[in-house]
Amino acid sequence: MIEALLRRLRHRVDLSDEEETAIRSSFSETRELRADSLVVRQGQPLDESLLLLLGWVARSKGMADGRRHLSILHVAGDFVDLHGYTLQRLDHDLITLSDSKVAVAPHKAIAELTARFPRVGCLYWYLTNVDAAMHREWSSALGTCSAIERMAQLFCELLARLEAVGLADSNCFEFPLTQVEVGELLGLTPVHVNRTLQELRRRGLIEVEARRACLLDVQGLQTLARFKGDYLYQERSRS
Amino acid sequence: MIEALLRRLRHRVDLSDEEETAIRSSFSETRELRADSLVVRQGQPLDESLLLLLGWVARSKGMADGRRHLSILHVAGDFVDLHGYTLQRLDHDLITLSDSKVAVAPHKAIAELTARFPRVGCLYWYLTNVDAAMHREWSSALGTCSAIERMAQLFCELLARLEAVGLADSNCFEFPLTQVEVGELLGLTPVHVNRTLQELRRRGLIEVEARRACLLDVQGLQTLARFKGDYLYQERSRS
DNA sequence: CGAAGCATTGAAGTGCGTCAACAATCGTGG
DNA sequence: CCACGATTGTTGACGCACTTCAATGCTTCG
Repeated sequence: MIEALLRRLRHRVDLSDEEETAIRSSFSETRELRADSLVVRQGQPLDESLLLLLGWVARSKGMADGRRHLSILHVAGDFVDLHGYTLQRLDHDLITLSDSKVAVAPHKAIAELTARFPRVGCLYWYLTNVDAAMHREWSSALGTCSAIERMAQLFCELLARLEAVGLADSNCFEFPLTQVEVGELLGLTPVHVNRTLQELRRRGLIEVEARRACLLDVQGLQTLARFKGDYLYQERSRS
Repeated sequence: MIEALLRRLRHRVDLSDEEETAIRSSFSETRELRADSLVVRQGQPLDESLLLLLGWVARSKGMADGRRHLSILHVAGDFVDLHGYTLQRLDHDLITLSDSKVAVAPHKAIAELTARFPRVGCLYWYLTNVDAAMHREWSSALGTCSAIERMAQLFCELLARLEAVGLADSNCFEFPLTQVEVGELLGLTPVHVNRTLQELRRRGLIEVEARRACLLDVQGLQTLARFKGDYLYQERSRS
């Protein structure tokens, strides 16, 4: 299931067969991970990066007073710590939110891959810059938007990203997060997450049951969140 | 004054004379900019990136309801839109907060530079990943910290970054932002910025006058902000 | 000297947090 | 298959950090 990544890359540019083969063979192995496990610890020296094949992973910043913040959610097709290739360590933990599967790309292999195929290097660089854009977007959202707007934006973003890798089906997708975890993402208490979800439900915008979310009124959610997916950079590259 | 950038890069790795020369000659010209001018507009197609030589620039996201959020501050030595090299447009505006001067690097020149010197490519990639880390840090801060903690963190971060490029002098530095702008950074109203600044002053932690800030008790500020500069990745690269 | 921008202060409102229960669901072992 | 504890979700009452509105003083500069 490296397909999800390749699908995203091919959507951005055309990949030659050689490039695609080289990308595939830059991964050395795959690993299965249990839900709620620590994948990479903050500060740990890194010599490999992980591509998420299945499941949900988050970047988690421990806030010293015990609280924590989830700065981004990752789904299949996302490199969860490609930035570790240049940074050599992370300023956050990586944790699984569900049972997951990752493919391992040794940094040595990434170095060879990007040296041999500069265009792939540029694509990988692009991927980390899209992560940066998501962080930027969420810092603005946390700085300026109300709870209900942020929550609407969360679901709008997830729908757009999951559609891009074929994991959404008629505006519905698997959603394994607890309300506590949603709170850690949006900077809200679990109590307020609960009330805000109820308000979205009451307005007929969304349905979140067991481990599944359905966006009943995508248009309405996007209006509420003032969502335009421009920060996801899903369009094709020019040139 | 490309020196500020070179100083940062050399602090991270050793640069060969060839690499340094190539970096220097990748800039085609310099431009002077007035305070409060729009440098790059959101969505505009890009074919060059700008290195800030002098002054203050911010990335600004317009929030559609008229409000805006400044997602990051840039000082001399920062590439303000290097991410535009791979993204080809920006999801935010770039605006000057003071009279400024930038050096222009055409994307074509960056492509040649990084193709010829992959290590420089990796360094430039690293620079954008540090920007991403700052966005990540601030999204966590905005999601979890109180007004006074965020403001303390702002000044701790600026001191660390300005020291790295020689623009701080015994815990003091030029600080041209208005309280409105600080509010747009920290997600606060100008009124509350004012009161929070007063509280920091009252506690003897900081002095912010006309266009200058002095951190009177760096230790105290860092404790208050729980600041550890790890997300700035200012340490030397291993290998 | 007047206007415009910026800083400061007070009073009142509110979105979200905190605290404290209780209900529902789930996984596990007997 | 049921019993059990643990996790997750739900609800209510109350408090506070920050906002909002509104006014006033202080700079700065043409």
